[in-house]
Amino acid sequence: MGKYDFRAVEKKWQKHWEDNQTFRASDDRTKKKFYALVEFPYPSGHGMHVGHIKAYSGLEVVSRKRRMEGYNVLFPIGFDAYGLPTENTAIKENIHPRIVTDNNIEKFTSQLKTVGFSFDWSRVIDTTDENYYKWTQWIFLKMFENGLVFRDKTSVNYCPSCKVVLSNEDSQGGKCDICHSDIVQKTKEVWYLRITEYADKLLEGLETVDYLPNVKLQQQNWIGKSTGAFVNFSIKEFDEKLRIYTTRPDTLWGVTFMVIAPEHPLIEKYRDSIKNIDELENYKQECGKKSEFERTQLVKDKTGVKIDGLTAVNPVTGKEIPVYISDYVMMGYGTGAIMAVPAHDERDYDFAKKFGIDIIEVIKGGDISKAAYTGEGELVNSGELNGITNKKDAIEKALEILGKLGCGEKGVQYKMKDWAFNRQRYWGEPIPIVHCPKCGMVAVPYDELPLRLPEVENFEPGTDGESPLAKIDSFVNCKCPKCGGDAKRETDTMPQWAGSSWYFLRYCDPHNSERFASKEALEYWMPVDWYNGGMEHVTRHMIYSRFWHKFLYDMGEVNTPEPYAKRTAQGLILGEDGEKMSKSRGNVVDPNDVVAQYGADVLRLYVLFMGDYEKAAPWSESSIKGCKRFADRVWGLQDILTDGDGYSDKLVTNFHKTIKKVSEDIESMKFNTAIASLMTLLNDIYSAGSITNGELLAFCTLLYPFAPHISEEIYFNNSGKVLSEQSWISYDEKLCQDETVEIVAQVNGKVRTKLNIAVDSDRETVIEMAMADEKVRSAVAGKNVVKQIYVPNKLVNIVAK
RNA sequence: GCAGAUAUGAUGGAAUGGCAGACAUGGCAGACUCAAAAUCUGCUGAUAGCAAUAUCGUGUGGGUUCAAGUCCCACUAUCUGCACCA
Repeated sequence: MGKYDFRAVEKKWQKHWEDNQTFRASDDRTKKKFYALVEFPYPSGHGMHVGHIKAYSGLEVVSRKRRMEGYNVLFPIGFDAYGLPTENTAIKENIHPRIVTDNNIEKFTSQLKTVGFSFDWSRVIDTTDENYYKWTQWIFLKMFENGLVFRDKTSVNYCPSCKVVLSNEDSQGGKCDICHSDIVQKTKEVWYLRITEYADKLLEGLETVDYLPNVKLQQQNWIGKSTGAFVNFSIKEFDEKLRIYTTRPDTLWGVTFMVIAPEHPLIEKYRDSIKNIDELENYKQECGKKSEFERTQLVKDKTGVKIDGLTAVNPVTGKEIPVYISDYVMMGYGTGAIMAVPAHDERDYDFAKKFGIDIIEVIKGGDISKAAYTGEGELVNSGELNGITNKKDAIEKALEILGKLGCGEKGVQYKMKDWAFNRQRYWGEPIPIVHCPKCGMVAVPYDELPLRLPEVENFEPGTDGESPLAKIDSFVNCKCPKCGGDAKRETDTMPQWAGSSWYFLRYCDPHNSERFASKEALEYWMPVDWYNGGMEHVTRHMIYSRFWHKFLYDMGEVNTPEPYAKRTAQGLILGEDGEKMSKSRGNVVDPNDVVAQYGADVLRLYVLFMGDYEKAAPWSESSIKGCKRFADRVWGLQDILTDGDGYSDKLVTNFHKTIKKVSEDIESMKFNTAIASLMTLLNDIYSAGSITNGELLAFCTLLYPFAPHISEEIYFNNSGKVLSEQSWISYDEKLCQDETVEIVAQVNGKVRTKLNIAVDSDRETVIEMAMADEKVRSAVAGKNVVKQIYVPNKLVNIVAK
């Protein structure tokens, strides 16, 4: 057998798979199905990254195994192609984003095919295709009809560099998700999706799915449900209530001041009666200037201004208390106002110390002269609550009192905010809404979908945060679908996350022109059995798409309450320097180069062998050689081939053990140890000196999910059959055991010798053998044997004193 | 600050409470070669010893156990997420 020509072999089998539609999901809905989903890529101009290869290789292996196990496998791929980088390229190079997108998709497609992924290429999706975004708009209109879409003028996250409004999810850490500039707060009228309406369902649904624990936890934290109470404090000077939210109504007797957010509407409402209104407005301006960074750095250093002219009254004590404004209270959470209990809240404590406000202890257990006490304890100075020691009881009693007084009730709050759902950019789905001076906001009729993007000359957004579409009169000016009068179209587009919020549904029936997917197809394929992707999408795409899916479920459009039955995540591939791969660091590895030099099989093997699939691991140019050697040595097995269909006596146990190990490890995504066990088997075969034809075919089958090209070639050369059409192989538990086993003989937990015994020997025989051993005897000599422990087929431990 | 994860040779990493370091890289020595590369063989945690072997060894300090990398407690470091969320 000559040298392994990976270039020819890989090309040959990729062509075979394509010509034979080997990986096309069948329409035969009587077969058991398996739907494996990977996050479809954003087709950027830089081409694919080795991170993509790792992200797809996991379920690629599982899918190839599932097909051999007789499943009808749906393993689709597509392109999430709307987005700013494409638009920016279009502006910079003066090419239409449609062309940029098409070029990039072509590039990605050829790269994906070069690696030999077993995607069903007949179901490719492009979110910018009008046959696709028609349905994105359709779902949006369904939400609009059902009151989940609204417009609001509020303070929003705005990226001055990208010139767009961003959602909370897109501006985590106060940075723009696209360009990493600092976000500023801006008051603007924007579109929202009422995702908070689904907060409880999104939370409860997590209990029914098999997600990685960390994925669940991050979603729970992001939703951030808290239970507490709303309390109305009256304002002494006016017939007015100041409504606050608290998780600790039991500390109501310890309130010594109130704090409201600088943007709180109460200030505007009573501005004429507030004596220091100028001071308050100056403070508000100062706060607006602070960057997110400054705000977090100055956490301890509380600032604020007392409102001169508004005094609150404690509903349970009747005491008058001062009201402050401070930027440590956010307008976006709760009611934008708090009751401050400095004795038992660190932030309130800092504020009270700085402003010289009273600190009243209502829970015993700490030293409030030194710090706030946030633990539990007996209630004091709290009227009817005095003497209660349990926090839960105290809260209940407090709620009861508030109820009787009619000035408060139980309440729930979420950290998650409604989804800011529009961008002032060109390359996105147009929002299908018409603004009519008579009828207000009117939906574009369903039969007019898709509402196509108009052709424009200039993709630059306006400086005032206006979409490029606003400049196209022929697009903007239209008739109201309701009254027929002159009206104007909405010119904002949807955010990038829109298209990916339902793409897994389209894969089920991608060419349907009547519906986003037929009910029969959805019933058969959904839910996604296994979804793998990156941790960075857990609090964005994963939450968004679960929300859309739950909405469609409530509408009766889909048949499962959750879209994804199982979710796993791969770890990053780091650069050789251990840092995250980035162009600026110059440590990026191009998968094309690796394929050209070593072949697709070696690349696939290496990204899975380099470490735990779920953990980050640095790339190593020298380590990849190990996988290259492995592939060449597998090819070399054909030089030591002997006739015979079955397993040889020498290797039968090794094979059965390896079949078991590889089969199990694939299911638990322990690809690194699965490959290691194949390497061990290969070493054992070379030690044995020969391999039977049957063994060679078995080896190829085990290797196939990881390195399909070389496996197909060797299998075909030695059987005349196509491996991808064969079945997965099974093992016999009995044959995984050697006839004799080496067990360890310990004295007081220290290894003294090793014994070869027959498998499943009985306790007495083994202990007798151990005690007869010279080394054990000398270690035990002069001591009393207190205890003898025997773990079958593992060890003997003699405890002697 | 809160939550979670991680810590093992020179390196990436293995190890249902039961032989720590599988597998691979790198290194050293040898074979082949005029030579190099490739390939093949052997060795490769530390210390002592010619050796058999002994002792030590999984971030630090304690604990549970016949037995701990693994379980419990405290600490340190790193990474990730959230962050003045009332």
